[in-house]
Amino acid sequence: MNVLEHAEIADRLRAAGIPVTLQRLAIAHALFERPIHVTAEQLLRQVKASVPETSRATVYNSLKLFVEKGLVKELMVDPERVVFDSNTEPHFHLYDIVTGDLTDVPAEQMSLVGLPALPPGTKLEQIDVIVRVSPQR
Amino acid sequence: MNVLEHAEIADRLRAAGIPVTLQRLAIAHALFERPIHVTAEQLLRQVKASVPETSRATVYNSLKLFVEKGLVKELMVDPERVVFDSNTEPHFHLYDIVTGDLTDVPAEQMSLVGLPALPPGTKLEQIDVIVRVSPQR
DNA sequence: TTCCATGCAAAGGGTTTGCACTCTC
DNA sequence: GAGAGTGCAAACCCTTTGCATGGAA
Repeated sequence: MNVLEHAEIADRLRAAGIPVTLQRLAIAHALFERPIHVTAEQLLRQVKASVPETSRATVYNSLKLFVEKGLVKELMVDPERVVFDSNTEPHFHLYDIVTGDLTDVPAEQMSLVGLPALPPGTKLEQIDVIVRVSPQR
Repeated sequence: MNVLEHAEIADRLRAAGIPVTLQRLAIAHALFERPIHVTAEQLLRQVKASVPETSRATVYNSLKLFVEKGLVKELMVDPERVVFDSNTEPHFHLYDIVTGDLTDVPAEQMSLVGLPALPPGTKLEQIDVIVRVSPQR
């Protein structure tokens, strides 16, 4: 990763009100270089490759922080583990329940019409749409 | 629960190809008396009240079996635990991420338009739509 | 110096597994 | 008697927590 990207990503963290540290920068870089779907464990491995002084706890702490600040979204597609999505634009997902493949659904292929009456005193946080498929036979 | 209900529920299990046992009957009764959203732990407590000789393992085994046979659906609304839905008709959910309240969205309030191109060699299993809300402030 | 971030290892909690026992056919 | 279903407790795995260390303001 080059200096320019570092600066952009650092700014993105600061803009979200997140103090920049070496580990957060490495985690953010892995997440934001391009839109990805990753588990915490995958991210830990990936980040450790460039910044070995990164612990599991820090990855979880940072992810939690990023989610709170709206930089990434949690996807609950698999009961075994949470997947983090670095694309925070509204979009739908296609998930293969056997292979674990997770991809985005092109916006023009599916849309949601209407919004349910929200319970009094609540506000909308997010709408998840997951199309689950499995290999045929 | 009365004899008639027992018979109906037993038939429902047999129709799904599930050999009937005392525990499965009690679990099925708790699930199918009316449409509900429950966790495995809640179900265990509930079933034990009527059939104390029921173990956690049996509840999990039975739920897994029921899911395979299409009698209940797994909902991944919360990373902490899986919620089982005894209403297998297609419908959407409204989930309060703070209180944990989980309700159905009336069909007339929201609908999904279009279906994405499925990856070659895969078949549609299920489409989950979860509207997440939180208490205001 | 004060506070926050981090590393490490242990704890936590939902779910699964191993194994012996029971029941059914 | 063979196979399936069950109970019990331990094992598992992802995630969180406690605590001491280190770094920044």
